[in-house]
Amino acid sequence: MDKKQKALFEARARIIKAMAHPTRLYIVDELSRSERCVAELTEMIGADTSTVSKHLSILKNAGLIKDEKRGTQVFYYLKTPCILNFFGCVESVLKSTAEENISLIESK
Amino acid sequence: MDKKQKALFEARARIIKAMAHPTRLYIVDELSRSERCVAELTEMIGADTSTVSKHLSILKNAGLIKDEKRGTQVFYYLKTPCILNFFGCVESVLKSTAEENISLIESK
DNA sequence: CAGATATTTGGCAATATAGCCAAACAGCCA
DNA sequence: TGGCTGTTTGGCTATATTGCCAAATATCTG
Repeated sequence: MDKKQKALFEARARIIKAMAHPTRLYIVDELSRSERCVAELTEMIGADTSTVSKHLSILKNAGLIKDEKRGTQVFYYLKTPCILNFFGCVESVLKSTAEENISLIESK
Repeated sequence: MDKKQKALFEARARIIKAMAHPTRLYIVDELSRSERCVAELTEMIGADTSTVSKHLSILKNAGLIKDEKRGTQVFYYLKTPCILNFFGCVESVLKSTAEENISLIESK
């Protein structure tokens, strides 16, 4: 693996890593329905505001979401809706694993 | 966010987390072309065999790849090729971020 | 069985991540 | 300006991840 190729995989991993957390997945999912301000997300998630704010900045730095300030509030929204394609596949992995577990139990 | 919903996002995050590493992305990419044994991947990646083996077991536990033993070798292959859909979107995030950076520079 | 090859596991040190609290900061309004 | 609301940042501790080495395990072959 040469240097250039390595850099590409590192760049890709940074983006995926940004989504590799339940709270951040939740945020992405929620923003796919509509934009939200920090306070709204904090309420839904049930963590400290500062924690949610940090998760948002991770998603933002990865280039997945954008923000817009309106008065004292900051609204966040999805930048690249294609992210949602991730979910379909993740779901099918979950499903296939679950099915295997079931057949393991049944054939016992 | 209720308990059930939380568990679902945690399950999804576990799968995404398994891919959130450059070496593991490389492995998935490589296995999308053909199955490979540990020694082959180790050679391509240029890390310790034990390191590669651990990465493989992370992918396997997440349900993304499967293995098959043949003699002393263990061959790994993709279990859910739809994972590759991830890459398309990751690429478009990378591209859009890059374009923004360029326009930032140009409008300076 | 002994030796060789391929892979996994245990253990450890370095580094990264998560979440909370407290404090700083920003914009609004009286 | 001073206080209020909403958000971000700094700092800390607890926990998780990474990657190497050494050792264990498995399979094949003479």
